[in-house]
Order: sequence, then C-alpha cells, then structure tokens
Amino acid sequence: MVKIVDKTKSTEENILVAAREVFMKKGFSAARMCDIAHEANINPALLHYYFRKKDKLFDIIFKQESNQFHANILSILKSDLPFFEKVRQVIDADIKKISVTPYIPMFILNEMHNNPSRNEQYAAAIPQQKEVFSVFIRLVEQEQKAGRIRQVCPKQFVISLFGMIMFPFLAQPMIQASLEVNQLQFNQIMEDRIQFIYDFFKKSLQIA
Amino acid sequence: MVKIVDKTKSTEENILVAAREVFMKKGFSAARMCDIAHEANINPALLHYYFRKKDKLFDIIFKQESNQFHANILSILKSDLPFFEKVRQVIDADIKKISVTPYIPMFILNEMHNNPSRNEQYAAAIPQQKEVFSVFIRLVEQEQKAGRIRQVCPKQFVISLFGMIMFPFLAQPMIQASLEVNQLQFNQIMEDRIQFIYDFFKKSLQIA
DNA sequence: GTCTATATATGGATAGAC
DNA sequence: GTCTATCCATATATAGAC
Repeated sequence: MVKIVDKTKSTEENILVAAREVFMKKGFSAARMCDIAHEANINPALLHYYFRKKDKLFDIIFKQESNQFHANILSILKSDLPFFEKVRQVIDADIKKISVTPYIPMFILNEMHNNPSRNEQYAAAIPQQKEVFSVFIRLVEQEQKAGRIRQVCPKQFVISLFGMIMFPFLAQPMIQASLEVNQLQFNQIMEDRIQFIYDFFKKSLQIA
Repeated sequence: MVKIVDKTKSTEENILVAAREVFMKKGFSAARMCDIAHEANINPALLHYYFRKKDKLFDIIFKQESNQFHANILSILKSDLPFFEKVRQVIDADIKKISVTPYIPMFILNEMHNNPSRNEQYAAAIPQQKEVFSVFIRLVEQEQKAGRIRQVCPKQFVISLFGMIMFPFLAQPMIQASLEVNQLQFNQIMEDRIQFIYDFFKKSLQIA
C-alpha cells in the first residue's frame, strides 16, 4: 500500500484518509486498526485518542462515502435537460466518479449485506438512494406517458441502469481475469462503456 | 439463522452445509467458527477434527460454489439453439439458480476483491469463467458477421448481460430499501426481470 | 498530542478424557 | 467421533509517562 500521508494536514485528517483506504479495500472485519495506523504513519494508540473505537471510525467513513455516492446524480435528474441527455450525463458522471475510487460500490453493498447489526448506520444512507430511485422512476413514467419511450417497467429500468454502471466495478477482479485485461485496459473498457450504455438504452427504449 | 441440520446426514456434511451458509452471509473474515458450529449444531472442536483450519474449510466451500456457479451456462451456450434462445435460457437459468442462494454472487466477488492473498484458490475458478466469456463472445461475433444483430462490442455485451442478471442480487439490500419492497416483492421483481432482460437485449441488438 | 507498555477480549486451534 | 478445558495468537483498547 502506498502511504498517502500529507504532512501539511492534521493527524485526524490523515487518519480518516488512511481509514477510508483500508476499510474500502478490506471491509470492516478484515480491516486492521494497525493497518490504518501504518497507512496514516502514526502510532496505533492515536486512533483511539481521536476516534474511540473501530466502529466509530468505520461509521464516519461509511457515512461519508455513502452520502456523497450519488450526490450529483440528483442535480442532473432535477435539471431541465431532455430525458436522454439526463441519462447520458448520469452514466458519464457516475462512471468517471467511480473510476477514481473503484472500491466504493463493493464497499457499500458488501457492508450492507454482511452486517445487519450495524444497520442503523446504513439507514442514514437510504433516503438519498430512495430519492434518486423515485425521481428517476417518475421521469421514466413521464416519458412513457408522452410516448417518447417504450413501455417498460420503470423499476427494472433504474435497476438496470445502475447495474450497467456499477457491475463492472463490483466484478472487476473477475472481469480482468476472465478477459485477460490489465488495469489500463480495464479503464479503457469503462471509458468506452459510457457510450455503450447510452446507445444500449437509447436503442432499447425507442418506440418500435 | 435457521438451523438446517439433517440428522440423517453425516456430521461432516452438516458442517459443510452450515459453513456454506455462514461464509456466504458474512464472508471469510466476519464468519466465526463458532457460528458455523452453532448452525451445524455440533461442538466447535469438531470443526477442527474434520477440517484442520478455517482456511481449509473456506477453500472447500469457495471452490464448490464458484465451480458450479456457471456450470450449466456452458452447456446452454454450446447447444445448437438459435442465439437469442441461448440468451433467453442463460438469463432464465441464472436468475432461477441464484434466486435459491442469492448470496453467492456477493460472496464470490467480495472474496475476490478483499483477499488477494488467497488468490491461488480463486485461480481455480477462473478457467471456467474465462471459457464462458470467450464462448459467448465468439457467439456474438458470429451473429454479427451473419448480420443478425447490431454491431456492438462483444465484451461489453457479455459484461452487460451478466451485470443485468447479477447486479440486483449484489445490490439487494439497497434495492429493497430504496424501492421499499419486501423479500416477496423482490422475488417477484426478479421473476419479471427474466423477461425484461430478454426483451431489453433483443430490442437493443436488433438491426436498425 | 504522541509515545510505550500493557490490559482485555475475541476467536482459532489443540490436548486429552471419554 | 465427540466432548471439556485450555492454550495461544491476534487485535482492540486503555493507562500513564513524556
């Protein structure tokens, strides 16, 4: 692991950066406080001085990540762009954003799976997700009423769009192994994928 | 957790069933040997009598699951059905299979992410995956040459198909929360989804 | 605020009786 | 093969000096 310590920043900030790194790569259970301390280049005891427990530190990271995960999606959806332009921008923004920190989708979904006991924290992440889904579904319904796109189940549409965007990142190790592509080639695939998804949806939704 | 002990079966078999359950729900690191013992309704020490270490037990489960994960996909792809009938059957078989044990996709992908150190085990799962991908890609190319489907990147096609199938299971907790649907309704969505995905691909791939 | 030393808790593994 | 008791390693957490 590459140390990403910034001497100009506070210890607290360095810890948070390191914790994000370690938690995202390993998940809560496999992440070690020592790893975080090492990554942040500080004494392990300091973790407890700044953040009382591992759980507390994790909660902060999880909340941060899940909160901003679809932050700008909503602003795109609520703009007054035409429907397919919104779709295009959502695809573009999401893929470009996740490409920078490809662990986020797996991190969030995995933790939601594995630890029902920490579900209160996850609850905080839900309202935004819920809004993204409902706004998107309403948009689809509008387009269908206006006769501009084919009649498909709006729920399936939204699930599919986010699936098309997020799945490759979730399955990245398997995809790289199966297609025998390195990191660079994978990045290229994801860049190409922006256009691919857009075309795919446009073609599939057009009126017969 | 519901105990799934079968008195007629051997202790060893009961352990394997319990281990599968626990590992799939929690992943390697969060899974506890005690949980497995409890689930199998046996003494924790017996786990070590039958399987020396946690790692060994995990490897067996992982291999089993990943091996049979796409077992029948290949037989469908290699049959002499028309292309879109193959696609339909793959979607149908995959979704029905995963619905029975919805944790498998997350289990496999998550472990491939989180533990590069256990990568030798994963290597065993790759050849089949690789074959599924390459066979599928070849099929797409054939169809394109024959002018029966639109020119799209075959790699993107295969990634998309498996993404459409698997993503909902990976994101199930988030989807259920966002759409406010219970387990039953989620199952219904997945059943409807078989037809949805088929239509979606057929529509999207047809020649303009 | 940061360190060393150490306590405490957890969970994986073993020894040995039955 | 199965149990009880226990060991040991690991990791989190705290106490207290500086």
